[in-house]
Amino acid sequence: MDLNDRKFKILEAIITDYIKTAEPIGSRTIAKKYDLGVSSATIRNDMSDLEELGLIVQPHTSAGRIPSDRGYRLYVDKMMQSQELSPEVADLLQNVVENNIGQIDYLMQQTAKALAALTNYTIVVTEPKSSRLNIKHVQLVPVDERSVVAVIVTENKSVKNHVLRVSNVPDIEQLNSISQAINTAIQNYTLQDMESIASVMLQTYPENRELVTKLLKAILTAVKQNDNVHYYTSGVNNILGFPEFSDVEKAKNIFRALEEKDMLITLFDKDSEHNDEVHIVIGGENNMKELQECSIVRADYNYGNDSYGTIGVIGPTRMNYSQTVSVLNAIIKNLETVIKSISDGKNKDGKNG
Amino acid sequence: MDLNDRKFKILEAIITDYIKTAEPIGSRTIAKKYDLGVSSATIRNDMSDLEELGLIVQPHTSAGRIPSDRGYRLYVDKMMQSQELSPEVADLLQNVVENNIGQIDYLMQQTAKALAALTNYTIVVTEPKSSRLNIKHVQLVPVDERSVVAVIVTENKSVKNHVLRVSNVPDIEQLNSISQAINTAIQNYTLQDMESIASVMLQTYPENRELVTKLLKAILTAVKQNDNVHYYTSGVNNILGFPEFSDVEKAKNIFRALEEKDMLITLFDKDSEHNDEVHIVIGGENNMKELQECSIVRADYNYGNDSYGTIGVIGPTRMNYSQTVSVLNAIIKNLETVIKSISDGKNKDGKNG
DNA sequence: ATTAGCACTCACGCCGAATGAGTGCTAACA
DNA sequence: TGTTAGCACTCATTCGGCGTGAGTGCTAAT
Repeated sequence: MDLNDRKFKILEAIITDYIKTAEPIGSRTIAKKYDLGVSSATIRNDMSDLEELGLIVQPHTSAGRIPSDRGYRLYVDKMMQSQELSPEVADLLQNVVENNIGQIDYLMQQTAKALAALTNYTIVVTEPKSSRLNIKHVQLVPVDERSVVAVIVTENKSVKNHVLRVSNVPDIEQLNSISQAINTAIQNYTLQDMESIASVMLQTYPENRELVTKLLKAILTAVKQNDNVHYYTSGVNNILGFPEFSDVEKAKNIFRALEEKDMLITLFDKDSEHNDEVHIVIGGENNMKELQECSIVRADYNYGNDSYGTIGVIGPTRMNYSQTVSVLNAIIKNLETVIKSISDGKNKDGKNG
Repeated sequence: MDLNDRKFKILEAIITDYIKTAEPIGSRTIAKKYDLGVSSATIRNDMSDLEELGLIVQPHTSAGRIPSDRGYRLYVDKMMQSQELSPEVADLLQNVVENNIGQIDYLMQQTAKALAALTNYTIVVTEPKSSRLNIKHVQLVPVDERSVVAVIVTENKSVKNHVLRVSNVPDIEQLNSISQAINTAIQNYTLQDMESIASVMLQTYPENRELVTKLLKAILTAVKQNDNVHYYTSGVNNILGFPEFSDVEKAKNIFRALEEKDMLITLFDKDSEHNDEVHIVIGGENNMKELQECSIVRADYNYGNDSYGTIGVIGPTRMNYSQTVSVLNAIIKNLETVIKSISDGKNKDGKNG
C-alpha cells in the first residue's frame, strides 16, 4: 500500500490538528475543516489505510484518530516544513545571547529561560564540555584570615572558584608568587604528572605546605568536575500546562525523571554523535519509560575547539516540532556566531564588560 | 465561652489528625482514637463550641471538622510542643552545613536540598545580605586574549566573578599591579568616593584605561547586586505530593507564585523585623491570594556582622509545624555555630579545603 | 454535665438511559 | 476502480436517580 498525495494530506491534517487541540480527530472534521474535495467516507477509507500502516491510532473504537509515534516520525522526517521565525522572536533570541556573553553560567541560564518562555516546553542546556581539559591559569585570592579562593581558569574559558581553608593565610605577595609558580609548573608538566608538580611546588614553598596541597587538590577536582556535566533547566512547570499531563501522577513522574541528573545525561549523550543536525527523539523511541509520552528535540552548539554543549527541548509527543526546530536552529546559530566573533576579536560588549 | 482542658485536647486531636490524614475528622473517630473518656455526643457538643469560636470548620454539613487558620494559630502559639529531633536527622543537618562551608552558594543550595528532602515541603534559602557592603579584595585573572576575570571578595566573604571583555589584555605582572593598586585605593577611599578612586587609577594606568573603567564598573555592580537578593529553592515539586494540590490548576498557581521573585522577597521581608524567632504565617494570614492555602515558616540566620539570610519553608496550611520549627531551629543553630567557629579560628575543614 | 437515641443532611459511588461522535460496511454510482 | 451515501453499530461521556454511610444537632433521660 503506498501513500498517495491525499493520504499524506490527511496524515498532515491529523497531526497538525492534534498538535493544536490534543483531541482525536475524525473523518467528518477533516472533511469540513480541510478542503480535500472528497467526502468523509473517502477520508474514512484512507484513515483506515493509515491506521493499517501504523501511522495513526484510535484511542478507542468510537473515537477519532491520533498520530502514532511512527506517524510523527514520518511527519518529522519527510513532511515537516521549516518555519520562518517572526522578526520579534529572532531579535529576542539574538538579544539573549548578546547580552550575556562572558558569563557562561548566566548565558546558559538566560538562554534556557528565554527558550522556555518562547516554546512553552521544558528546556535543558548543558554547559560546554570539552573532551580534554587543561588548566590555563590559576590565581589565589585572599578572603579572610583563614580562607583563600583559588580561581581556576580552564582552557575552555570556564572560571571556577574553590575556597581553600587553611590555618594561616600568607600575604598577598606570597599568594601571587605561589600562583605564578603553579602556573609555570602547569605549563612545564602535563596535569597527568601531578606528582612532579606537587614535589616541585612543595619544595619551593615548604612553609605553605597546607595551602599548596589543598590547591593541587582543588585543581584536580576542577579537572574531574569537567566530567560532571553542568546543566540548567527552565520551564519544567510548563509540563503542567498540557492536558496529557493534567493527571498529577503523570506530572510527578516526569518531574522525577527530570530531576534525575543521570537520566538527563544519558538522554543527551546516548546514541548520538555530536554533529550539526537537530536530533529528534519521539515518544517511545527513547527507552526511559517515564518519558515515553514526551519527545525530545536537541541540538549541539560548538564552543571553541573540541568543546560543545547541548540544548534540549522536552515536550509532549504532540509538540510543535516545526517551531521547536526553527527556534533551536536560530539560537544555536546565534550562540556560535557570537562565540566565533569573540574569538575573532570583533566582539560586542557583554553586559558586565 | 472558655476552653477547658478537654476542648483543648479535642482541638489538638483534630489538628494532629488532620495534619496526618488531610481528612475531616468526626466526633466518633475522636472518641475512638483518642482516649478522652467521654462519649462521642459530648465531643460533638464541644466541637460545636470550637466551631462557634472559629477554631474549626465543617467543609460541608455531613462531614467532620477541619482546623481553621485561627485554629492553627492557637495551636502554634499556645499548644504546640517542641519536638526533639532524632539523632540521625540532627547529624544529617550538621553534616550538610559542615561539609559545605566556604562556598556560600553551594552551602545554600545543599541546605535547601537537605531541608526539602527532610520536610517534604518547599524550601527557599536566601544568601546572607548585609545592609552595608564593602569590597575586601579584588584580583584580576587572565582568561584569554580578550577577557579578564575580576574576582571580587566582599566583606561578607562572598566571592563573585565578573568577566571583563577588553580589546587587549595586559600581562600578568601588570594585572597584579592593577589589582594591588585598586585594593589600596579601596582601602584609602570609601566606595562612595568612586570618582576619586577612578581618577587615581586612571592616572596610574593610563594605558589600561578600558580595563580599569570596566573593573570599576564591575565593582559598582557587585555592590549593587547586594540589593538583589539571591536565593535558592528546592523541593518545589513536593507540592504535588499533597492531596490539597492534586488539582493541577491549584498546583500551577502555586508554582507560578513561587517563580515570581518579587513575591518571595516581599514574603520574606514584609512585616517582620529580623530577629531570632521562628516566624509562622498561616494560610490566609499572608495577603497573597495564590498562597492562601499555604503556610510559611521562616527564620533568619546571622552571618557575621550586620549580615543575615533567611530560610523559609512553604507547605500546605496543614503542615507539620512542630517538626518544621524544630528542623529550622536546628539548621540555623548549626549554621551560626559553624560560622562563628570559623571566625573564631577553630574551624573544621570544608569539603574543598 | 453527660449520654443514648434518633431524625436529618449530604457527599459519594453506582447504575442505567440518553446522547452523540465516530467508525466500518455495503451497495450504488461515475 | 475510486468515490459516495446510507445505515447499523460501538462506546466514551453525561446526567439523573438511588442507596449508603459518615457525621451532625437536638432532645430527653440519667
